[in-house]
Amino acid sequence: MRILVIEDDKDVSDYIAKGLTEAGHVIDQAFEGKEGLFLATTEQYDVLLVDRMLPFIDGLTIIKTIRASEINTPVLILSALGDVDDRVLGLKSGGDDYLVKPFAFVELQARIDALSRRNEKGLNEETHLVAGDLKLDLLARKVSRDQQTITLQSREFRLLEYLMKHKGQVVTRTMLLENVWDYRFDPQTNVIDVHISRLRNKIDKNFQQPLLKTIRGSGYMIDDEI
Amino acid sequence: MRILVIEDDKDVSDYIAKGLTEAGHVIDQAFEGKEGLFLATTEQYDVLLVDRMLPFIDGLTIIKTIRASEINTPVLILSALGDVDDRVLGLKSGGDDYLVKPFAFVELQARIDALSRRNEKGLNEETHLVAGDLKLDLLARKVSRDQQTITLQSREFRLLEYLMKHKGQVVTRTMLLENVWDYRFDPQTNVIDVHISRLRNKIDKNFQQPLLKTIRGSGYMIDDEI
DNA sequence: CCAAAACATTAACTTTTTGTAATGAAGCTA
DNA sequence: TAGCTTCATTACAAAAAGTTAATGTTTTGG
Repeated sequence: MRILVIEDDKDVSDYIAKGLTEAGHVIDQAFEGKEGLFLATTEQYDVLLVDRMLPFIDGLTIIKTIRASEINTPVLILSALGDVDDRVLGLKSGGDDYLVKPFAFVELQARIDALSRRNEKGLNEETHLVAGDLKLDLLARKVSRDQQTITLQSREFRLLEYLMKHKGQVVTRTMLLENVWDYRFDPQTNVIDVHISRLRNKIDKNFQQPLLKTIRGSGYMIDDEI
Repeated sequence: MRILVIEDDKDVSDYIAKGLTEAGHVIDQAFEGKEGLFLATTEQYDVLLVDRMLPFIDGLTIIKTIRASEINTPVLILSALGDVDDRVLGLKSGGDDYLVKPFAFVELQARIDALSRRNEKGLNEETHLVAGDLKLDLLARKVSRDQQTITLQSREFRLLEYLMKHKGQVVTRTMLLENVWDYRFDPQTNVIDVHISRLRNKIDKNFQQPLLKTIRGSGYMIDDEI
């Protein structure tokens, strides 16, 4: 499990990181708010552990911000402030659980497990596809890259959808003809090439990193690795 | 929100029920384990509040049992046992959160909100709309009535989607212009009439019961009642 | 029961989307 | 590096979808 720890007290953070690493998780650490917010929005985590009081941006603001950008990763708030009002405020800001410092490590672990267990259930039915900063909402039929909305034609959308569902795998022309065009034969034309070109124009042009790659001799691939 | 409270102390149970009812929720109460388990497995709830120590079947056993039968309703454990070990055991048994008695009512409310908020994301995102034997799959963009597949154009699909999302309610022309055509003005034409006509041809013609009804003077309505 | 209003249908027209074919660029192999 | 193959781009043509407008039908109130 990938976990991000946003905590400014290095001793506490390292203690948590050490314990969770031993429990088999992969831990990223951020020691102040800005870095934490950056990591939380750009990387994919299963759980976020957020300290309330942080330099630059406080914990609750981080939570509100990531929730506003539709990131629903479960958040466990860690805090020395243990009053009822503090806990309620934390939960209302979008936190999923609240653990008061000092805490027992076993409880932290149990709460992390409870949070991630819950998260699995919901996300199963994939309605959003993501590759890098390119996002595809299957329900709303909307595509965006780096905040910008992109409008695709329906065939372009189906093409991209298929490629995204096979992210990181080569997709052959035959696969595309069968699954996007419903052809069971080779139309002897360059339909695919044309649509790939149009798609590139919309999703890759004007952007730094190209996501739609050509695999010479095989086909195409959507890939967010470099 | 529908909430089940499984708690043997009638005073505590009533206190919770009263408060949550005032907050606009619908509450069922069970005063011992067997009844609680029965209700939890046969009815649909958004959240379960479970006391740990109950007559006949204890709280943790209830949780384990419902989890085993693949009921993933979020569970908030209420208990007088507040040791770390007790809390950890509760969470490990399948609880999603643990609140130690006595507790502040605002905190109970905040934790219930946090739990249900999480649950909503995954499950409530409706991907299928149904009216009578007419089915609409938002993800696959497919429409069928009584086994038969129906192909709709994209505007027809959006029109039907909007009508289905407001099943049983009158949808005015203005609503359709704004939400299906994105017009903020009256185009002074009969675009809507034409598309309604085409839609009827596809979804109602050849079928016994008409689903798309005209509400003279107001608009249209998808309605599966007779 | 008649006429006005509201709605339905049809066909022609416009725009958008998709596909074809020609041309050009980039890789690969000998 | 020449020549072949594979892929990319462009302009154009065809098809599909969406819109308008004219005409027909139903409903409702006097």
